[in-house]
Amino acid sequence: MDDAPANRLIPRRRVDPRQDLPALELRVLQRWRERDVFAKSLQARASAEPWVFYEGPPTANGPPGSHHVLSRVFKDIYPRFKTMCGYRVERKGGWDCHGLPVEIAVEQELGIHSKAEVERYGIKEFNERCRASVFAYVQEWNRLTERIGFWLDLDHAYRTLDESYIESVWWALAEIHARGLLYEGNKVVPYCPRCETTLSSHEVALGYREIVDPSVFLKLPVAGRADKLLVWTTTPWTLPGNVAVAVSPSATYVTARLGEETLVVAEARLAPVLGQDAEVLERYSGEQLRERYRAYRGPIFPAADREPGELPILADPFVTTEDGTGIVHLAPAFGEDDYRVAAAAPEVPFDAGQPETLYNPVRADGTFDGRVRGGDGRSWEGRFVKDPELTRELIADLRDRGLLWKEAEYEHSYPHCWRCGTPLLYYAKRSWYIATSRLREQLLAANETVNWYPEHVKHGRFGDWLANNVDWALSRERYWGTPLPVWRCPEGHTYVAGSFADLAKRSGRALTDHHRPFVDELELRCEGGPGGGPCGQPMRRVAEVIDVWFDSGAMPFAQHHFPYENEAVFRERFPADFVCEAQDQTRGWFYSLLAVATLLGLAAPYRNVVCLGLILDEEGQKMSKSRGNTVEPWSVLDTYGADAFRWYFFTAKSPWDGYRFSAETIGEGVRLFLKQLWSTYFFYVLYAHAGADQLQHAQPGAGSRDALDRWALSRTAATAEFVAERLEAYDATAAGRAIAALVEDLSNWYVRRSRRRFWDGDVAAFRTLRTCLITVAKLLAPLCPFIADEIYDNLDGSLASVHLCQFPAGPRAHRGPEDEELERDPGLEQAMALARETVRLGLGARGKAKVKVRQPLAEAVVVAAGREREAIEALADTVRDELNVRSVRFVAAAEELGSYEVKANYRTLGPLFGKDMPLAVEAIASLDPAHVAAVVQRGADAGGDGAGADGEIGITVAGREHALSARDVILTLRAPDGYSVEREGAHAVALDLTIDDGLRREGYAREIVHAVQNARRSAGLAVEDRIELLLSGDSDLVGAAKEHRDYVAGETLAVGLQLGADTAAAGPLGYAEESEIDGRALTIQLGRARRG
RNA sequence: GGGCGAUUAGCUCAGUCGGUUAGAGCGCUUCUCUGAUAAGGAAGAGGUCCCUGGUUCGAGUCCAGGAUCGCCCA
Repeated sequence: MDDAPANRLIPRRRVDPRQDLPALELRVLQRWRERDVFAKSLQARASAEPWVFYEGPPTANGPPGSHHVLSRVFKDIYPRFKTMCGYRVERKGGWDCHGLPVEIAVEQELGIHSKAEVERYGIKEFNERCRASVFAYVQEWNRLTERIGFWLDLDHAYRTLDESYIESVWWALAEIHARGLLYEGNKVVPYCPRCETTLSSHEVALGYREIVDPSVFLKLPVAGRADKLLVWTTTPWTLPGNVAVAVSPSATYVTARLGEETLVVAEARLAPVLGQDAEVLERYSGEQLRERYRAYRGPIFPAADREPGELPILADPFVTTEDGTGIVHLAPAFGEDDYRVAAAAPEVPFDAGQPETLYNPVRADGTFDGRVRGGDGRSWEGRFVKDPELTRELIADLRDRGLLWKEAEYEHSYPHCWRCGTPLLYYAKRSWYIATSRLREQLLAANETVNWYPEHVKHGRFGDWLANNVDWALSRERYWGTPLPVWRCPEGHTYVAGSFADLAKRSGRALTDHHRPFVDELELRCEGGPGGGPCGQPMRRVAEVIDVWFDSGAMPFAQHHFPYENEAVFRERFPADFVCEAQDQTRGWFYSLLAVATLLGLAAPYRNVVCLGLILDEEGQKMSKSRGNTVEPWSVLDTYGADAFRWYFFTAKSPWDGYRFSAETIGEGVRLFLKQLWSTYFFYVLYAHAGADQLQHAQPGAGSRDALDRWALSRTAATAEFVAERLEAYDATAAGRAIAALVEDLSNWYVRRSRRRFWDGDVAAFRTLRTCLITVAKLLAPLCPFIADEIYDNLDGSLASVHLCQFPAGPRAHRGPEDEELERDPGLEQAMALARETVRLGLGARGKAKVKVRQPLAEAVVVAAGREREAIEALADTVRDELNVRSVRFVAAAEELGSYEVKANYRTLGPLFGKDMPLAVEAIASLDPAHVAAVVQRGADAGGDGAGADGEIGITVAGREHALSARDVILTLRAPDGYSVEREGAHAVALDLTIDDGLRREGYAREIVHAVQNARRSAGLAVEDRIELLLSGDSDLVGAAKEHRDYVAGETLAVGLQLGADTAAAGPLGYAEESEIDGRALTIQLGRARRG
């Protein structure tokens, strides 16, 4: 590392004006490693108040994509910010290790497709492969995590497969069991009868296909009457499982006669189902229908174990009248709604708490069992329920028994097994549940304590989900997962192991691996049920493993092996101040965290949740491997770098709205912001080195700051406050955009206006720009940690990294000596804005008149009065220089430049006049503008905000007189013809376009300087090189150069300047160039002067 | 089918409490400036603020309905 120079104004290193940012980032990464900066940032805050971040564990069995970069950079920015604000932010990494995706990857590796094959292969060997597979890409994840600048403790990452982690999960389950919230029940799930496995919703989504199913309309006789209910279904195979029918309680139903039949149907379905000829006899609501008919004759198919009798008619809002008949049949074993409604209805002999009471005539392999019979007594035992031939037989049987109204076809999308193509069945499976629905109120109350970003998730997607909470189906009939720690004896007694020690005591055997199959091999003796003595029978573990979401939801304590270790650590780090994931985690990790914490009686596990949107491609399509439209993160990192990637995610748009992602957009951000920042920084470094001789001996605090300096510092201070405030509110977007606006102002206003002072070695200018740049580096550090650190390190470097600095603003800011110069001066900020507005108008006037800025003009006339005039006057030098005029004159009365127009201020007058507003607008428009202008002027001159003019402007509206204040009217200038005037609102700038000989010659001199500068550049000279210069050619040009000799020589750094009227032959100076100014020839010859 | 979100210039996006003539960047055209910046500045072209209705003196903004897209669920 370079030694720090004696004076801090001189940067340590020279820099490249066109820095290759990815290469720079690799050097910064190396420096972080060498200086151990991440660890230092934690050590420096060892005793500070903690600010807690939880890492939602990704699965490392696939490579990370761009959407992972999105969540990981948002997981980084706020911890970095909070660290700089003085908090201790530990960031423990984590890996989600279990679950079906891992198993499927291994199945594919092994070329096997079913559970039977897994068991033939061996659970032990299978799980070994899973264990290896889950970390297949962990190196790439680690590499990417480091490369994008996500500071995360990967060396001590928690892993859900670790023994300590599993033990904590078991503890939680045992607690939940002890609270009486763990039970075994049924759930209707998408199920592949061929693979004999339940499919997750994600898997189901993979297998939708358009198919044509039979659809049948049944006519079911009601008990004790001739009327028949019309019932519609597209799954005739479920009819043997029918136990009830349901109607919509609020819809209107009718009894209608068609031919011989009296039929009951929803009124809305009357015409589509019965046609135009049906005669409506009666009309009533679904609720009334239920009371009126009460029951129908069933079962629909005879069964060996069901007596013919009556089955209930129920009512539930889930029934719609949009298709079918408005009356649906319920088979609780084959439909989730059916299950729920049947379970809730006392008329149905089914108790969800007693799984064996569910009537299910279909076996696990998708075939009917022996109970189902046709009308002629035949059995369909062993027939696959979706077999089209069987469907025909079922329908024929219904027809034979007079139960069929009609038969049709129905085209819809239906899920199939993505592995084998078999149509899925919705099928009731026994499963272990956690009774989260009993804690609904606690879940909702906990949610109220959370800040969601964006806010609508709280009572929208997440709140609704909680309000409609159903019990958590916890178990999976799989292999690679945390085993469900439940053991049972033949008497039905249950033991839930909450610790390894307790299990070892009971089994007499201590395991080193509690995964399957080892845990299944333990033999326990029953120590009895609740209240009963030991029954002594052998206990076996139930076969299931648990849902991986429970694993991740347990991370607040399981990552620390609480309660068996680290109690203090856990207590200190619960709850999290901040978690951040994509929106798909609302029902995933965000829910599992909240549910697990609530089940254990803890508070909400997080205080602030940032919920990111999805990444779409340029076309607005979701990125997916199958579409082939993913953007590989490394290509972005290698081309543009991590800062650019991060900058894009932070500032392109509100992150929760999702992204239209393309490499071009990232490139634009780099060019506009990072390159602009870099060139401003480069400018500083270049001239600090060029002027090192002067700066070397500058006293600290030397040089007097001018208005521009104070403006730059104030502008920077204002931005710092704003950025801190926005980052506190998890609004990286506004924070980043504010930094960009600041850099834009520094580059295109402060530096551009101050160039000469930098050439001259003005210490105050160097001090100012250095302070601003270092502050920008600190503000930018959480967003773009690489470039920020590089700038800080080179310009300051008093700490090992910018990431060890204090944030320069915010509630917990401790300003260092460097920051003391960041003084706010809001008046000056406003004044500068006015001056820049004046310049803008002046340049517009020049453009209109087609007079180049290099041509000096005599005078600019500025219309401004009162405070505005004072503000612009204080910065008149700047305005004069920017506009290249010799003087700036102010006029208050705009008549010289045109006339005023008076308009109403809708904002103030609208509430006052209401309906009469149009009349008021008319009255104001007809006021005498000169009078109004004079009144407003007096008010402004008096320094008031218009109040002083109260009552002096009167209008009559609808026969009533009203007195207006100055702020109730708006004066705008009306454009006159034939003047070079630029105006906007109440401002205007006019230019005197008269160019006399003196001005013309001065213009020539400036053109000559411009031409020489271009020649210097063409000759390849450095900016600080002194030259010998020879000018010859047109006599007017040479004459102008002679008249402004010192100016030309000074501007071009010419130590020797020769002027000749004749065009000399190429002299000894080495470089010659022919130029033309205003149609006149100029020959420029120059060469580098000897120094000293 | 239900819930949530989005829709503003060719593209990417701002738009504060409902207020006067709806903005920026990129791209395009013209002019201009330059001892840092393949930059900067000025002007121009480019708009059915998704549609319909409502509230209001006044709606891109608020309300209702609809369309399209995305997500989550069924």
